[in-house]
Amino acid sequence: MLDEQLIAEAKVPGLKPTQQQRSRALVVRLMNEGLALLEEHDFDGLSIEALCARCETTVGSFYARFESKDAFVDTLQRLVVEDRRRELAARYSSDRIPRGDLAQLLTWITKGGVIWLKRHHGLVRASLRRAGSDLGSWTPMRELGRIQVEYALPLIVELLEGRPTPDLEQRIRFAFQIMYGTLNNMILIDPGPFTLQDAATPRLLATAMLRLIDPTKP
Amino acid sequence: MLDEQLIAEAKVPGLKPTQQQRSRALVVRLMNEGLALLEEHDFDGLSIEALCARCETTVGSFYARFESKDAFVDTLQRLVVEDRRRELAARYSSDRIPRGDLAQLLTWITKGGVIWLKRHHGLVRASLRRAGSDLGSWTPMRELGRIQVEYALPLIVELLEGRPTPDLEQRIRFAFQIMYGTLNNMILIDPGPFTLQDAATPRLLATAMLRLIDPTKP
DNA sequence: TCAAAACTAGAATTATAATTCTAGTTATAA
DNA sequence: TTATAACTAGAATTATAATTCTAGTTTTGA
Repeated sequence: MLDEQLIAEAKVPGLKPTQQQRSRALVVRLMNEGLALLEEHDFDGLSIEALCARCETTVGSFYARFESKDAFVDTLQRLVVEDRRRELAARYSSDRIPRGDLAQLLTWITKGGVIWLKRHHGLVRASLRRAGSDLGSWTPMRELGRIQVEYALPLIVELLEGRPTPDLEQRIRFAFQIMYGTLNNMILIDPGPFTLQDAATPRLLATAMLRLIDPTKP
Repeated sequence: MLDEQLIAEAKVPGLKPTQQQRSRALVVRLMNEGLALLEEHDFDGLSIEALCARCETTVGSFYARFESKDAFVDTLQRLVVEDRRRELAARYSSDRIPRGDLAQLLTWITKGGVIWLKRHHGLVRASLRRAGSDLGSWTPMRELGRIQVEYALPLIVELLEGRPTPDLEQRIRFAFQIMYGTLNNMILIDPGPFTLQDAATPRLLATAMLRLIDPTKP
């Protein structure tokens, strides 16, 4: 659920500034209903008329706030990304990071990723699709991936105790690339045999990552 | 390059039967130029007018052959899939399959996959995007994945010599899911750090798969 | 209280491309 | 050779949704 505060703080271009409470409330409704609609339709299928109907408003009001449909979805993406950015910051500075062993740390990471993706299934899928034509539109999501790797990489290296060789770092980065790839693919085409819903998914992903990073582990 | 013979053999619904040589030649041109155009544009961006201009024909002729733009891309996909199906059949019945050890076999698989994907980059990306809205449109590609796993799985099990446990099979299938996911993600958003062009990509993928399947290997 | 600014409503407009239609042109086969 | 079917050309049509526009309505601040 995106709220007024987040929207105010993450000032996004393409969202025209509001002066009155009623329009701030409208933006909140549009954002959340937009997110909901993206669970069913993708970017093209998301109709502004339909969105406005669900928000009990009209296209006139919509365009009083947003440049365009593109700007609307960009805004949505920016907010969700900003939300996740904060979540990651909190997560990686909490004292609940499993520092016991690498297997636990990686399972914690994959589980967290799966949970977030399930929550934002619709928007992520729409972003993936849009990325096919407009590569730039994936940039904020890519950034999110980068951030998580920056947080996790030192933790992983530390757990391994060995010297951080370029080769190790390469394997760690590729492990994350595998994780994101596998999860994105589930979101987009759900190829099976494992889905985002399967409890085995984060476990298997963590295992694959663990063994790629540290071959000595079972 | 798709040729007349393949088109004749893989009879596709949505492609109206041809009676004359000139229209068979036209279909060949449309298919190959379509494939070329999909390297630059995706499904929506592919304009029928533009395609016809490149083929030195007109939309009238196009619609004499194809139901619709959808049918056109479906046909393209069917042909490429049929082509790959044959390629896989040949590949897996050749005597050049590396049967020495699992690492070699997996590298052979990942390299083959990367080469094919590079060749059909455009169509695969378009199919991935289309899949976001119409899940059915990925079905033929999914089938290709299934086929490859059916071919490879027994070979892998054989190399491991142990009893084929359900757990082993699960890990093998997940290894392939990882491979397809990582590669599809490269095609769609090219997240880095590794790309389809990097020589390290098939190698790292094979390593990840190997270690997931057989933890005793380095 | 009241004028100006901000906002909302929703019909009308616009843009874009796919698709259709009809009049020619070319190939086929009796 | 010629009637017919197959095909091609490309202008006109259609469909769909985003976007604009203008006339009300509500909020704000003096």
